[in-house]
Amino acid sequence: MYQPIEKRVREAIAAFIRAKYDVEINVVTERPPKIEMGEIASPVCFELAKRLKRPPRQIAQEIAATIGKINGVERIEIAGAGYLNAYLDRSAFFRDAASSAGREAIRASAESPKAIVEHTNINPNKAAHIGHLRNAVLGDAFVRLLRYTGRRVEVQNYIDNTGVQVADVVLGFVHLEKKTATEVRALAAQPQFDYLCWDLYARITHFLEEDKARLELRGEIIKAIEHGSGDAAEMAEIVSTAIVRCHLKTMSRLEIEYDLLPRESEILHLKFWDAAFQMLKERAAIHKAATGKNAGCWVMRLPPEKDASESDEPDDEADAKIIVRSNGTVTYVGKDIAYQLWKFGLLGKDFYYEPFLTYSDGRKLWVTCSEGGSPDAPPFGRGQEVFNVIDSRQAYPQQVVVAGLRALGFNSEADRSVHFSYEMVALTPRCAAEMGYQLSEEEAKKPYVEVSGRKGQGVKADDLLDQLEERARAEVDSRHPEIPDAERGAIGHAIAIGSLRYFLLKFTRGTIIAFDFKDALSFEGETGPYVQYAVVRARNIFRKVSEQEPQFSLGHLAETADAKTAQRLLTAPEGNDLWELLLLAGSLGAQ
RNA sequence: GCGCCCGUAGCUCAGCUGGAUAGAGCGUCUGGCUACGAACCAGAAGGUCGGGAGUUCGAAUCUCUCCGGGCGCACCA
Repeated sequence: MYQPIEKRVREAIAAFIRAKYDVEINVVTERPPKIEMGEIASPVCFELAKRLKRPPRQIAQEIAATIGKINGVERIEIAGAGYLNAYLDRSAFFRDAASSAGREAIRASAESPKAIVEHTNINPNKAAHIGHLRNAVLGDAFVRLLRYTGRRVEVQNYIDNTGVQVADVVLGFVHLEKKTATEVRALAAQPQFDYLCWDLYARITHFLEEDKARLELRGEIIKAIEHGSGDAAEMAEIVSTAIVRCHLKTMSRLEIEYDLLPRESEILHLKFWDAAFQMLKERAAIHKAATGKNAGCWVMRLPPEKDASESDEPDDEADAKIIVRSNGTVTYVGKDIAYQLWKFGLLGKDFYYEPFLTYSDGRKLWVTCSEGGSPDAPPFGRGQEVFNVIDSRQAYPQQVVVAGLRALGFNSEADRSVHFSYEMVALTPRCAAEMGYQLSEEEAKKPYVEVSGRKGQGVKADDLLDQLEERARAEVDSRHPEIPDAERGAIGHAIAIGSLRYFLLKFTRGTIIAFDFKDALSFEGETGPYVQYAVVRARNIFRKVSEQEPQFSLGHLAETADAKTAQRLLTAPEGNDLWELLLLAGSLGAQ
């Protein structure tokens, strides 16, 4: 509601200035500090004063006096040293806002361009922790915003089921636990298998660090997994799939769903990399280093950031990123380039797909497979824009991926590849101590300590959710003992996830969240439950009105209320509070 | 060494492409539950926006520099 009027004001002022002063100028607008100063303000006359060499206030006076009627704007006044302040027509705004209330969301059409959002991407070898939650909640909130504005969105959750992390847990089962594949299968069917792996992963990490020679054992496991046969390979499949199901269950508690699980194993089996490698070689995007420390590797040079100094040989080598190792194997960045090409439909290859599960709302989640697949699979990939929700530590490899697209000549796709970056979640030393983690003296002095799956150091997602649900449930129980048990549970659950999601979103992406139970578990002040509480109370007011006037609705009110009444209720000074609330509500789209 | 991020009230954080007296929450202090749900509300105290210089009519915001902190810069993923 607000946004279109703001745009009209900007355009009207710009057009007026163009006509009267023959000056092309970018008109900026803002909200004045106080409602008494109007709803839309522009400091454009200050800039104009410079160009015309005349006092800004004088120019503002001329514009305000002669610009004429702007739709939705009641009047324009001058203020301060030369601000133009626009006052909106309050009752007209009310009419429009009330009649469009709740109908701002635009439904995506099947033809609208598709955005691909990749998020969550947790290594399937242990339970999800608070850091993973920030990724998933940020990604899911972004997906919801895109959908709200009418965008078609495909949500992908990439599964790295062949990496060292899974191999390490397999190694743990083989060497520390002496389990067979059959036994692991039985364990994987038990609840909290992800917790079991969490501990085992920490133990095996410690085991490997104690004696570097033990890394050979890991090498054997990796080889066996790659070979695709034997107990180790079977275990890797059992572990990764079971953990993925655990993660999906955790995310379902937060109402986070996905469309597709692309798996690394298929990227390997279907030789995505070979296709990408071919393209990169043909277009000379990468070259084989003949000498130097990278001898024998295929490397990619990042476009030089600096301007002049080019022909520095040593610099060249330092800036080069290894894509294929001298032993012929591809690095994960290489695989990422192939994956990114596939997302844009540029690879010339596709996965096969089969259903993985059906969500309670009927939506289907698909997973990639190497052969066969379901004929009912929707068309995946071929995105118009790609957003990768990945923490800021991966900024460099993400740049390499984009540079790869560019080197292949896919400049517009490179421009539409967005690293949706955010800072990590860390623990305050106090929080780490509360959880019983042993910190080194050095760590204890730091402002925060990193969450580490490797060390088994972190707040597990399900534990946090359990605590939140328990606390919320206790509050509901004490307030509403009369409500049936199941309903109290549902309310407690809604409050818990609202609280968690709000907590993870209230920080800007560039802020490291130093996690603390006190703040995360709070239901007071600037929290999710505050917002929920406000909504519930507001709805109850409308419900009570409806009890007295069954035919009541906002839209109906907007149509029937006479302009005079609305004007009277919304007129300053008594109506300012109500007006500001209405203005805020009407700014939803712009927000 | 190079690159990215951060430094704003006692604490945790917002401050959009530079714009009018720098804002919240928590904590502290004063009030308010037989009124519409007190997970709340009304109010108070609390800030040389890390330091310095520059650009500008105007800087928390842009530039440079210094200080303090974090993260990257693997033939790991």
